[in-house]
Amino acid sequence: MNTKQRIVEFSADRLRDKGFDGFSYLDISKELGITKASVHHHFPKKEDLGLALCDWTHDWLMQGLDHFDQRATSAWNKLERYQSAALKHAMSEQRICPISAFYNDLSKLPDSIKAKVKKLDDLELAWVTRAISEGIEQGEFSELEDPRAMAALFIFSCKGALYYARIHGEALFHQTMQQYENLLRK
Amino acid sequence: MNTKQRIVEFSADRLRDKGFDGFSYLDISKELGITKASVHHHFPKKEDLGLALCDWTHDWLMQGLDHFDQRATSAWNKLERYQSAALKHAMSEQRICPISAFYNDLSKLPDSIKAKVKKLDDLELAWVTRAISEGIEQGEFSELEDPRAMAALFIFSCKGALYYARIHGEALFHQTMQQYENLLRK
DNA sequence: TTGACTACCTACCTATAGGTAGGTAAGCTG
DNA sequence: CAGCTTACCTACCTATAGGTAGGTAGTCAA
Repeated sequence: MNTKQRIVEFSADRLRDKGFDGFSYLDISKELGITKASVHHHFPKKEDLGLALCDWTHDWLMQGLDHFDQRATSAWNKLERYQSAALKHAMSEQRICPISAFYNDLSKLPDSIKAKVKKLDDLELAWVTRAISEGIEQGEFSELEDPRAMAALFIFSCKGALYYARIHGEALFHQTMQQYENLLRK
Repeated sequence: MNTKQRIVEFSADRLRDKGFDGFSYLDISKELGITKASVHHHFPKKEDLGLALCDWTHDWLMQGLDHFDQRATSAWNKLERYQSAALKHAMSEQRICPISAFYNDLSKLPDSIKAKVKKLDDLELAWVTRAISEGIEQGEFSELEDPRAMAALFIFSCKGALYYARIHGEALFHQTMQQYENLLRK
């Protein structure tokens, strides 16, 4: 792995731990054993690094979602896999989802990054919407007027519950997602 | 209003705009026309200010929820008022909820503040749970095994949808909350 | 073999963060 | 009127942020 890739990998890690403003070029340089100026060589402005992190997140997300698609045994099982990956990510690895990480510093981010974050959201929402529509078609879930709104409800609940889990513990996460499943299946 | 109160009011404003790490003692001093050292006189450490902001949030929250309780015409109307207050807060005033604001910097916060944030969450969740239980008792909502999980679903969806609204616009917020209402009433 | 390119370096910049030491001027209290 | 408290001040500290200028050593292609 070359230096540029290592910078992105380490930054992606910090991003999911402390947000985009929560790590610095100095942190990166210390970790990689190079100087701050060298990090600037690869990513002149932090905005450049931010954009690279959006691309990293895009790949990370697509890889995860493809994986769920390939292995899932049912529509609900897709969402279940998404959930438990998120939970593992949050609880064992103490990370938040990289998209949410960008939201933490939203008001300080340049528009170029906001635009990419928006696309990531759209990608994720489209995937969940597809999984839900599939489940409805196959009679696994109850009929719904607005599968996209139901998908948004899923994403918000899942991410919100993970935020809470960091302070309140896992129990509420499981209860909330169980409640969601009941509603989806009716 | 004395200086100490003005510091808290201004900080509460900034907190909801840029998060706890998103404003500095210098910002406060400029706004109030005093020196940074004077701000330190009232709140020696930023942690002290953070704790004061938790108390401010507690009052702000209680006042809002009491208001909804007093004026609401039904259980759903309570949640509806909560929602539209949140939406107005986010869209016209460009603010996020102060509790969520603390979550943005969670990993950098001292434990004393985390503990207070937890209590604020509990307060909010208890209020929504009460509103939902009431609605069930009165036959306004469908029967549910776990009103608390349903309340968590409400809060997460509402806050998540507001986060998204800052980038994606209001439409998804309304669709999501409409979907939630349908599920709650069944 | 020369010149461009890449990947690093040292050394520096300005701005800002949170925080502290010590002084002053006003007001309240015994 | 002495002494304490309150509310401010100037002046300073260390650490860190993002960023830049300019140099060097190696690779690679014409």
